[in-house]
Amino acid sequence: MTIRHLKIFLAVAESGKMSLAAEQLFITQPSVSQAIRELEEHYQTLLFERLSKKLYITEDGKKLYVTAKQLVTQFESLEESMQKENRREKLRIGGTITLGSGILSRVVRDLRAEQPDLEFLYEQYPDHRTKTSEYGAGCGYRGRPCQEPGSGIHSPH
Amino acid sequence: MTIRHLKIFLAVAESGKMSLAAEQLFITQPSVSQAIRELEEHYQTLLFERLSKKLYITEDGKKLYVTAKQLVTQFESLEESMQKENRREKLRIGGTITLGSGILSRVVRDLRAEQPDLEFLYEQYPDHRTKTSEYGAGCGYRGRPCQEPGSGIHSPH
DNA sequence: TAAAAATACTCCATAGGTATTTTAT
DNA sequence: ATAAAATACCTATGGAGTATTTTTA
Repeated sequence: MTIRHLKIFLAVAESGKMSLAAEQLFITQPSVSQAIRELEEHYQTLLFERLSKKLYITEDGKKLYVTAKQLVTQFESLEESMQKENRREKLRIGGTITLGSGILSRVVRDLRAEQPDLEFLYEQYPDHRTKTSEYGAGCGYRGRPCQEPGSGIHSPH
Repeated sequence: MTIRHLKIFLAVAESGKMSLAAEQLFITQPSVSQAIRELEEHYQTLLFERLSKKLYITEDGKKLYVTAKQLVTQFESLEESMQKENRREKLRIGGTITLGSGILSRVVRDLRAEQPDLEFLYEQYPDHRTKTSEYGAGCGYRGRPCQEPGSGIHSPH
């Protein structure tokens, strides 16, 4: 069992719907459905009663909820406390050349306007390689310096 | 980041060696090495100083240690508290026909002698399918009853 | 050299996706 | 007819492996 399962479980327990939980977590409903099933199989118990279209949390579900909530909260505060000031979150986003020049460039322009001190790194890969671009301080590979200009397309600044 | 990473980190921090931690966790040294690297990349920090052949935990490492220890302990007590009396742990073990009849059968015989109330389920799969046998109460698939005799080989019981 | 860690790959399990079916109102 | 969940199936990422190289006492 993983924290991922517990996070999904919490979202379902709190929203009362798998589909809504999926939406909140930016994953699909079948993924949520499967995660809940895995939890139920792992603990060999029923966490929700499926009556009509609604989910009703069971006693075992409630029992899981209280500890899972603590755990996930604590986990997130760990992540928080390990953050450094100089840390940047990374968003890697990619697409075909067509998409990249036609659509993404506009999205990036708007994002740049909204968050002026974001750092950008553009990369292009030949033919069908689909490695995506990487935004943020972590350019380069595994802490090595960014590649030389010329081997990729870099944003000004 | 996952609990798995934290567990590996704890084992390394406590043993002072990745190779020893690997041994304790029944995984290989490169897996441990990679997990630690992933942690360091994720938190953008150095968790251990690598001087000579020894590892020395850093300040950030110590900081991570105390919270990770709590988290993992709490996680394990969650698993514990959700256990039911009727739960069986499952051990799935498999091999080629040769291995299965030549070696495994002896191992199973000894195990049976040692733990008389274990339940067994044998399965055979044709040709190259490598799905493994499943031991424990969870025979059948996803809580459905065990398959009919004849569709697999069942132990006398 | 020897022992530990890092690196380079390979393989498979699984997280996640899309498409569809089931179920209950 | 609709909305939610379950199921089936596919793909890609990542966890774990083996083999090898690097590093330093």
